Amino acid sequence: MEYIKSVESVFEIIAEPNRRAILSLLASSQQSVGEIERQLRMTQPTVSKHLRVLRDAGFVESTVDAQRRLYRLKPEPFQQMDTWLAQFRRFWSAHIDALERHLNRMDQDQDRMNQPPHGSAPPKKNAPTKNAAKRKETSKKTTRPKPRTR
Amino acid sequence: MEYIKSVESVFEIIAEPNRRAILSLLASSQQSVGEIERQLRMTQPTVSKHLRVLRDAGFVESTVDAQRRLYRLKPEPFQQMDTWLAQFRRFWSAHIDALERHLNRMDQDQDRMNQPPHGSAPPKKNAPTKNAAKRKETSKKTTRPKPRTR
DNA sequence: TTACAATATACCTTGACAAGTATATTCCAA
DNA sequence: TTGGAATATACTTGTCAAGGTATATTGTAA
Repeated sequence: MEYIKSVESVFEIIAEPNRRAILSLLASSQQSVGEIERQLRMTQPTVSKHLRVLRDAGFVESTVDAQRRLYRLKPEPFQQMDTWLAQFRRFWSAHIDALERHLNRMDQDQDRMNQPPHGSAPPKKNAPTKNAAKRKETSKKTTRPKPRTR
Repeated sequence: MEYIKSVESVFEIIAEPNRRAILSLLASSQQSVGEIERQLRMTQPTVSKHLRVLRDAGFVESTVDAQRRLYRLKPEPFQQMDTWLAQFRRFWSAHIDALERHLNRMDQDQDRMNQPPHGSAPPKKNAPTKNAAKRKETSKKTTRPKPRTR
Protein backbone atom coordinates (compact mmCIF):
# COMPACT_ATOMS: atom_id res chain seq x y z
CA MET A 1 0.00 0.00 0.00
CA GLU A 2 2.33 2.67 -1.16
CA TYR A 3 1.14 6.13 -1.97
CA ILE A 4 2.26 7.70 -5.19
CA LYS A 5 2.90 11.14 -3.73
CA SER A 6 4.14 12.29 -7.08
CA VAL A 7 4.94 15.70 -8.44
CA GLU A 8 6.00 18.01 -5.71
CA SER A 9 6.97 21.43 -6.89
CA VAL A 10 10.36 22.81 -6.03
CA PHE A 11 8.62 25.38 -3.89
CA GLU A 12 7.10 22.84 -1.59
CA ILE A 13 10.50 21.26 -1.17
CA ILE A 14 12.23 24.40 -0.03
CA ALA A 15 9.35 25.44 2.21
CA GLU A 16 10.93 23.36 4.96
CA PRO A 17 13.49 25.41 6.97
CA ASN A 18 15.77 22.47 7.71
CA ARG A 19 15.95 21.60 4.06
CA ARG A 20 16.90 25.14 3.19
CA ALA A 21 19.60 24.95 5.81
CA ILE A 22 20.93 21.75 4.31
CA LEU A 23 21.00 23.29 0.87
CA SER A 24 22.83 26.35 2.15
CA LEU A 25 25.36 24.08 3.79
CA LEU A 26 25.91 22.15 0.60
CA ALA A 27 26.36 25.39 -1.27
CA SER A 28 29.83 25.68 0.20
CA SER A 29 30.87 22.11 -0.48
CA GLN A 30 29.68 18.53 -0.46
CA GLN A 31 29.03 17.00 2.94
CA SER A 32 28.38 13.61 4.46
CA VAL A 33 25.22 12.90 6.42
CA GLY A 34 27.14 12.96 9.68
CA GLU A 35 28.70 16.29 8.93
CA ILE A 36 25.33 17.82 8.17
CA GLU A 37 23.90 16.26 11.29
CA ARG A 38 26.57 17.82 13.48
CA GLN A 39 26.67 21.26 11.91
CA LEU A 40 22.92 21.73 11.87
CA ARG A 41 22.19 19.98 15.17
CA MET A 42 19.59 17.68 13.72
CA THR A 43 19.06 14.02 14.50
CA GLN A 44 20.42 11.56 11.98
CA PRO A 45 17.05 10.22 10.80
CA THR A 46 15.83 13.73 10.25
CA VAL A 47 18.82 14.54 8.09
CA SER A 48 18.46 11.34 6.10
CA LYS A 49 14.80 11.91 5.52
CA HIS A 50 15.27 15.45 4.31
CA LEU A 51 18.08 14.34 2.05
CA ARG A 52 15.82 11.71 0.61
CA VAL A 53 13.23 14.34 -0.26
CA LEU A 54 15.87 16.61 -1.71
CA ARG A 55 17.28 13.82 -3.82
CA ASP A 56 13.90 12.72 -5.14
CA ALA A 57 13.25 16.30 -6.16
CA GLY A 58 16.60 16.58 -7.93
CA PHE A 59 18.15 19.12 -5.57
CA VAL A 60 21.05 16.89 -4.57
CA GLU A 61 22.85 13.74 -5.59
CA SER A 62 25.12 11.44 -3.64
CA THR A 63 28.12 9.22 -4.02
CA VAL A 64 29.25 6.42 -1.78
CA ASP A 65 32.48 6.88 0.14
CA ALA A 66 33.15 3.94 2.45
CA GLN A 67 30.27 3.91 4.89
CA ARG A 68 29.58 7.54 4.20
CA ARG A 69 27.49 9.11 1.57
CA LEU A 70 28.55 12.43 0.18
CA TYR A 71 25.80 14.76 -0.93
CA ARG A 72 26.19 17.65 -3.29
CA LEU A 73 23.93 20.10 -5.06
CA LYS A 74 22.41 19.82 -8.49
CA PRO A 75 21.55 22.98 -10.40
CA GLU A 76 18.29 22.26 -12.19
CA PRO A 77 15.73 23.03 -9.47
CA PHE A 78 17.41 26.32 -8.72
CA GLN A 79 17.10 27.25 -12.33
CA GLN A 80 13.41 26.48 -12.18
CA MET A 81 12.94 28.76 -9.22
CA ASP A 82 14.84 31.50 -10.92
CA THR A 83 12.69 31.10 -13.99
CA TRP A 84 9.55 31.48 -11.95
CA LEU A 85 10.93 34.50 -10.18
CA ALA A 86 11.76 36.11 -13.50
CA GLN A 87 8.16 37.13 -14.14
CA PHE A 88 8.31 39.40 -11.09
CA ARG A 89 11.69 40.94 -11.72
CA ARG A 90 10.35 44.12 -13.23
CA PHE A 91 8.99 45.07 -9.83
CA TRP A 92 12.34 45.62 -8.22
CA SER A 93 15.68 45.07 -9.96
CA ALA A 94 16.16 48.63 -11.17
CA HIS A 95 12.50 49.60 -10.99
CA ILE A 96 12.31 49.80 -7.26
CA ASP A 97 12.72 53.53 -7.01
CA ALA A 98 9.93 54.23 -9.42
CA LEU A 99 7.69 51.79 -7.65
CA GLU A 100 8.46 53.30 -4.28
CA ARG A 101 7.53 56.72 -5.48
CA HIS A 102 4.36 55.36 -6.92
CA LEU A 103 3.39 53.63 -3.74
CA ASN A 104 4.24 56.55 -1.55
CA ARG A 105 2.00 58.77 -3.58
CA MET A 106 -1.14 56.71 -3.17
CA ASP A 107 -0.22 55.17 0.13
CA GLN A 108 1.08 57.77 2.48
CA ASP A 109 1.11 56.86 6.16
CA GLN A 110 3.18 53.72 6.22
CA ASP A 111 5.21 52.33 9.04
CA ARG A 112 8.30 51.40 7.08
CA MET A 113 10.69 51.22 10.00
CA ASN A 114 9.50 47.99 11.50
CA GLN A 115 10.72 45.87 8.65
CA PRO A 116 14.34 44.71 8.71
CA PRO A 117 16.76 45.46 5.89
CA HIS A 118 15.59 42.03 4.71
CA GLY A 119 18.86 41.23 3.09
CA SER A 120 21.31 38.51 2.62
CA ALA A 121 21.37 36.04 5.53
CA PRO A 122 19.65 32.82 4.45
CA PRO A 123 20.56 30.37 7.22
CA LYS A 124 18.87 32.81 9.53
CA LYS A 125 15.69 31.05 10.37
CA ASN A 126 13.88 33.68 12.35
CA ALA A 127 13.72 36.79 10.25
CA PRO A 128 10.39 38.45 10.99
CA THR A 129 8.42 37.95 7.82
CA LYS A 130 5.37 39.51 9.36
CA ASN A 131 6.47 43.02 8.49
CA ALA A 132 3.85 44.74 6.40
CA ALA A 133 1.13 42.72 7.98
CA LYS A 134 -1.44 45.13 9.24
CA ARG A 135 -1.21 47.64 6.46
CA LYS A 136 -4.35 49.72 6.51
CA GLU A 137 -6.16 50.25 3.30
CA THR A 138 -6.51 53.64 1.70
CA SER A 139 -9.91 54.51 0.46
CA LYS A 140 -9.99 55.61 -3.11
CA LYS A 141 -13.32 57.33 -3.55
CA THR A 142 -13.74 56.87 -7.25
CA THR A 143 -17.42 57.53 -7.74
CA ARG A 144 -18.44 54.16 -8.99
CA PRO A 145 -21.43 53.10 -11.04
CA LYS A 146 -23.89 50.55 -9.82
CA PRO A 147 -22.30 47.23 -8.94
CA ARG A 148 -22.52 44.91 -11.86
CA THR A 149 -24.43 41.70 -11.79
CA ARG A 150 -22.54 38.49 -12.16
CA MET B 1 -8.10 33.73 21.96
CA GLU B 2 -6.14 34.54 18.86
CA TYR B 3 -3.09 32.61 17.82
CA ILE B 4 -0.01 34.54 16.95
CA LYS B 5 1.07 32.35 14.06
CA SER B 6 4.04 34.55 13.58
CA VAL B 7 7.12 34.11 11.50
CA GLU B 8 6.34 32.45 8.24
CA SER B 9 9.09 32.54 5.69
CA VAL B 10 8.38 33.69 2.18
CA PHE B 11 9.08 30.15 1.04
CA GLU B 12 6.26 28.67 3.03
CA ILE B 13 3.92 31.25 1.57
CA ILE B 14 4.65 30.41 -2.03
CA ALA B 15 4.59 26.67 -1.40
CA GLU B 16 0.85 26.77 -2.03
CA PRO B 17 0.04 26.35 -5.75
CA ASN B 18 -3.06 28.55 -5.70
CA ARG B 19 -1.09 31.34 -4.09
CA ARG B 20 1.56 31.13 -6.77
CA ALA B 21 -1.21 31.30 -9.36
CA ILE B 22 -2.60 34.42 -7.75
CA LEU B 23 0.80 36.03 -7.70
CA SER B 24 1.37 35.20 -11.36
CA LEU B 25 -1.97 36.71 -12.19
CA LEU B 26 -1.15 39.88 -10.31
CA ALA B 27 2.15 40.08 -12.12
CA SER B 28 0.31 41.30 -15.20
CA SER B 29 -1.84 43.84 -13.41
CA GLN B 30 -3.84 44.47 -10.27
CA GLN B 31 -7.05 42.51 -9.90
CA SER B 32 -10.14 42.46 -7.72
CA VAL B 33 -11.07 39.42 -5.67
CA GLY B 34 -13.88 38.57 -8.05
CA GLU B 35 -11.64 38.74 -11.07
CA ILE B 36 -9.15 36.40 -9.48
CA GLU B 37 -11.96 34.10 -8.44
CA ARG B 38 -13.25 33.84 -12.00
CA GLN B 39 -9.94 33.53 -13.79
CA LEU B 40 -8.53 30.90 -11.48
CA ARG B 41 -11.77 29.02 -10.87
CA MET B 42 -11.50 29.15 -7.12
CA THR B 43 -14.28 29.79 -4.63
CA GLN B 44 -14.50 33.26 -3.20
CA PRO B 45 -13.58 32.34 0.39
CA THR B 46 -10.55 30.48 -0.87
CA VAL B 47 -9.36 33.49 -2.79
CA SER B 48 -9.95 35.81 0.14
CA LYS B 49 -8.11 33.54 2.52
CA HIS B 50 -5.09 33.20 0.27
CA LEU B 51 -5.03 36.93 -0.28
CA ARG B 52 -5.07 37.39 3.47
CA VAL B 53 -2.02 35.20 3.82
CA LEU B 54 -0.28 36.95 0.98
CA ARG B 55 -1.00 40.33 2.46
CA ASP B 56 0.17 39.38 5.94
CA ALA B 57 3.40 38.19 4.39
CA GLY B 58 3.88 41.40 2.44
CA PHE B 59 3.44 39.92 -1.01
CA VAL B 60 0.46 42.07 -1.92
CA GLU B 61 -1.39 45.18 -0.82
CA SER B 62 -4.90 46.34 -1.52
CA THR B 63 -6.91 49.48 -2.10
CA VAL B 64 -10.62 49.91 -1.74
CA ASP B 65 -12.63 50.60 -4.86
CA ALA B 66 -16.35 50.76 -4.17
CA GLN B 67 -17.27 47.31 -2.90
CA ARG B 68 -14.22 45.85 -4.55
CA ARG B 69 -10.75 45.55 -3.30
CA LEU B 70 -7.93 45.77 -5.76
CA TYR B 71 -4.86 43.74 -4.99
CA ARG B 72 -1.41 44.34 -6.41
CA LEU B 73 2.08 42.99 -5.84
CA LYS B 74 4.72 44.31 -3.50
CA PRO B 75 8.37 43.74 -4.36
CA GLU B 76 10.07 43.00 -1.05
CA PRO B 77 9.40 39.27 -0.63
CA PHE B 78 10.54 38.61 -4.16
CA GLN B 79 13.78 40.36 -3.37
CA GLN B 80 14.21 38.14 -0.35
CA MET B 81 13.78 35.03 -2.44
CA ASP B 82 16.21 36.30 -4.99
CA THR B 83 18.72 37.04 -2.28
CA TRP B 84 18.48 33.52 -0.98
CA LEU B 85 18.80 32.08 -4.45
CA ALA B 86 21.91 34.11 -5.06
CA GLN B 87 24.09 31.79 -3.00
CA PHE B 88 23.39 29.01 -5.49
CA ARG B 89 23.86 30.98 -8.66
CA ARG B 90 27.39 29.81 -9.28
CA PHE B 91 26.04 26.33 -9.97
CA TRP B 92 24.38 27.26 -13.23
CA SER B 93 24.37 30.75 -14.69
CA ALA B 94 27.56 30.42 -16.74
CA HIS B 95 29.22 27.78 -14.58
CA ILE B 96 27.11 24.86 -15.62
CA ASP B 97 29.54 23.41 -18.10
CA ALA B 98 32.40 23.42 -15.67
CA LEU B 99 30.28 21.80 -13.05
CA GLU B 100 29.18 19.12 -15.45
CA ARG B 101 32.75 18.23 -16.25
CA HIS B 102 33.59 18.10 -12.60
CA LEU B 103 30.69 15.84 -11.81
CA ASN B 104 31.34 13.60 -14.75
CA ARG B 105 34.85 12.99 -13.60
CA MET B 106 33.95 11.69 -10.17
CA ASP B 107 30.61 10.28 -11.14
CA GLN B 108 30.90 8.31 -14.30
CA ASP B 109 28.13 5.93 -15.28
CA GLN B 110 25.09 8.11 -15.06
CA ASP B 111 21.90 7.78 -16.99
CA ARG B 112 21.89 11.25 -18.40
CA MET B 113 19.27 10.72 -21.05
CA ASN B 114 16.28 11.06 -18.78
CA GLN B 115 17.11 14.60 -17.82
CA PRO B 116 16.60 17.49 -20.25
CA PRO B 117 19.63 19.14 -21.87
CA HIS B 118 19.30 21.90 -19.26
CA GLY B 119 21.35 24.20 -21.41
CA SER B 120 20.90 27.73 -20.14
CA ALA B 121 17.42 28.66 -21.39
CA PRO B 122 15.69 30.33 -18.45
CA PRO B 123 12.32 31.40 -19.89
CA LYS B 124 11.37 27.75 -20.17
CA LYS B 125 8.84 27.28 -17.42
CA ASN B 126 7.70 23.69 -17.50
CA ALA B 127 10.72 21.46 -17.22
CA PRO B 128 9.77 18.25 -15.38
CA THR B 129 11.09 18.45 -11.86
CA LYS B 130 10.94 14.81 -11.12
CA ASN B 131 13.65 13.87 -13.59
CA ALA B 132 16.73 12.67 -11.79
CA ALA B 133 14.76 11.24 -8.93
CA LYS B 134 15.81 7.64 -8.76
CA ARG B 135 19.44 8.13 -9.61
CA LYS B 136 21.52 5.20 -8.49
CA GLU B 137 24.64 5.81 -6.54
CA THR B 138 28.06 4.99 -7.86
CA SER B 139 30.47 3.22 -5.61
CA LYS B 140 33.80 4.91 -5.29
CA LYS B 141 36.13 2.27 -3.91
CA THR B 142 38.67 4.58 -2.37
CA THR B 143 40.41 2.30 0.06
CA ARG B 144 39.42 4.02 3.22
CA PRO B 145 41.00 3.92 6.65
CA LYS B 146 39.16 2.66 9.65
CA PRO B 147 35.96 4.58 10.32
CA ARG B 148 36.62 7.28 12.81
CA THR B 149 35.02 7.40 16.18
CA ARG B 150 32.80 10.28 17.04
C1' DT C 1 32.93 -14.21 10.84
C1' DT C 2 32.12 -10.48 13.98
C1' DA C 3 31.70 -5.93 15.79
C1' DC C 4 30.87 -1.48 14.92
C1' DA C 5 30.32 2.83 12.23
C1' DA C 6 27.33 5.32 9.00
C1' DT C 7 23.14 5.73 6.96
C1' DA C 8 18.39 4.46 5.61
C1' DT C 9 13.71 3.25 6.63
C1' DA C 10 9.26 1.87 9.30
C1' DC C 11 5.91 3.12 12.31
C1' DC C 12 3.52 6.31 15.17
C1' DT C 13 1.94 10.73 16.92
C1' DT C 14 1.02 15.40 16.49
C1' DG C 15 0.25 19.75 14.45
C1' DA C 16 -0.65 22.69 10.51
C1' DC C 17 -3.21 23.98 6.75
C1' DA C 18 -6.39 24.16 2.94
C1' DA C 19 -11.07 23.67 1.40
C1' DG C 20 -16.09 23.72 2.25
C1' DT C 21 -20.05 25.76 4.16
C1' DA C 22 -22.29 29.19 6.51
C1' DT C 23 -22.47 33.74 8.07
C1' DA C 24 -20.80 38.41 8.99
C1' DT C 25 -19.32 42.86 7.18
C1' DT C 26 -18.99 46.73 4.08
C1' DC C 27 -20.59 49.64 0.63
C1' DC C 28 -23.40 51.44 -2.97
C1' DA C 29 -27.76 52.76 -5.35
C1' DA C 30 -32.42 53.64 -5.34
C1' DT D 1 -33.61 52.87 4.87
C1' DT D 2 -33.27 48.72 2.40
C1' DG D 3 -31.66 45.20 -0.83
C1' DG D 4 -28.09 43.21 -2.93
C1' DA D 5 -23.20 43.01 -4.52
C1' DA D 6 -18.43 42.20 -3.09
C1' DT D 7 -15.54 40.58 0.23
C1' DA D 8 -14.04 38.83 4.79
C1' DT D 9 -14.17 35.59 8.56
C1' DA D 10 -15.66 31.54 11.77
C1' DC D 11 -15.97 26.89 12.24
C1' DT D 12 -15.35 22.18 10.96
C1' DT D 13 -13.08 18.37 8.71
C1' DG D 14 -9.73 15.63 6.20
C1' DT D 15 -5.08 15.30 4.64
C1' DC D 16 -0.39 15.28 5.00
C1' DA D 17 4.13 16.10 6.41
C1' DA D 18 7.76 16.43 10.03
C1' DG D 19 9.90 14.61 14.04
C1' DG D 20 10.80 10.85 17.48
C1' DT D 21 12.09 6.24 18.40
C1' DA D 22 13.32 1.88 17.09
C1' DT D 23 15.26 -1.06 13.79
C1' DA D 24 17.13 -2.47 9.32
C1' DT D 25 20.84 -2.08 5.97
C1' DT D 26 25.38 -1.43 4.26
C1' DG D 27 30.24 -1.37 4.49
C1' DT D 28 34.81 -1.85 6.74
C1' DA D 29 38.43 -3.57 9.54
C1' DA D 30 40.26 -6.94 12.37
